[in-house]
Amino acid sequence: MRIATWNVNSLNARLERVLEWLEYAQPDVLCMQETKLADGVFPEMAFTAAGYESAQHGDGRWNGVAILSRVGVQDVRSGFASGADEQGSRIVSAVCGDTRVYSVYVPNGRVVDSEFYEAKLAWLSELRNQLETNEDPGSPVAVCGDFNVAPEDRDVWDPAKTSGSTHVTGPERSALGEITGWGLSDALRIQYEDGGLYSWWDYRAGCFHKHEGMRIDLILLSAPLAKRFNFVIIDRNARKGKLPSDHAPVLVDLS
DNA sequence: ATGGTTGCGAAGCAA
Repeated sequence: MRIATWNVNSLNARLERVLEWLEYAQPDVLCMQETKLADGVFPEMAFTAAGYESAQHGDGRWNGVAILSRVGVQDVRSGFASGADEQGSRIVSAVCGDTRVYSVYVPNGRVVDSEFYEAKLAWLSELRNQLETNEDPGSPVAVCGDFNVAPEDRDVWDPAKTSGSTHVTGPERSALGEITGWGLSDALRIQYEDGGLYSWWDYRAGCFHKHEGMRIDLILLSAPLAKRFNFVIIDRNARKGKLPSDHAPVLVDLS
C-alpha cells in the first residue's frame, strides 16, 4: 500500500497537477492539505473517474484537508473528537483499507510568541490528545500532513539563518516529539539519515533552485505500519514545471 | 537588493 501526503496550495489551482501525479505515482491513499475548497465544491467526480473515493473537510477560502483512497474510505471524522477549536478545517481522518489515516494541516504560527504561535502549540497538543484518546499505537495508524515544523536542524537548509523563527523552535519540536512519542515513526527517517531532504521551498527568490527548503511534510507511521515499510520518496519533480505547489509530495510504500 | 511569489478575490492577507 502506498500512502502519500501533499500540501497542494489550492486544489482549484492544482487539480490538473494532482490528477497527473496520481496517474504516475499510483498512491493508494493521498492526503492533501490547503485544498482551499468548501465541502460543496470539492471535485469529487474528477477523483472518482481516476478511481479514488474521497473524504474532505473545508470551509472555502483557507486551509482545507482531504483524503483520496482507492482502498476504501470508511468512518470519516472531521475535526478533533474533543470538539476543541481546530481553527478551521485542519484535520480529517478515515479508515482506508486496514489503516486509520489522518490528513493534518498544522497552523503556521507566523511569528514566535504571537497568538498564532501559541495556537499552533495548542493545536499540536490537541493532536497528541486526539491520538491518545481515539487511537491505538498497536494498530495501523498513519498521520500525514503539513506539520509546519522541521523536526531537526538537518531538515533545514540553513539552521543558523532560521534559528529562533517558527518551524524550528524548541517548543514546536517538543510538541511534535510528543506526537511521535505516542508511538509513531517519521517514515523518511526509517530509510534516510541524510540532511538536505526537503518538502517545501518558498516560491520567492528562487529558493527551490538554490535548494533552500525545509522538511515539514511528514508521514508518521505506527509500529505495525513501520514494520511493513519498503521505501519513501519526496517527489521533487512535482515541485518543478508549470504551476507547482510550493510543497512536494511525500510517498511511502508499504507491504 | 531589508528583497522575492503565489492564491484568493478584487485590496490586502496568508503563507
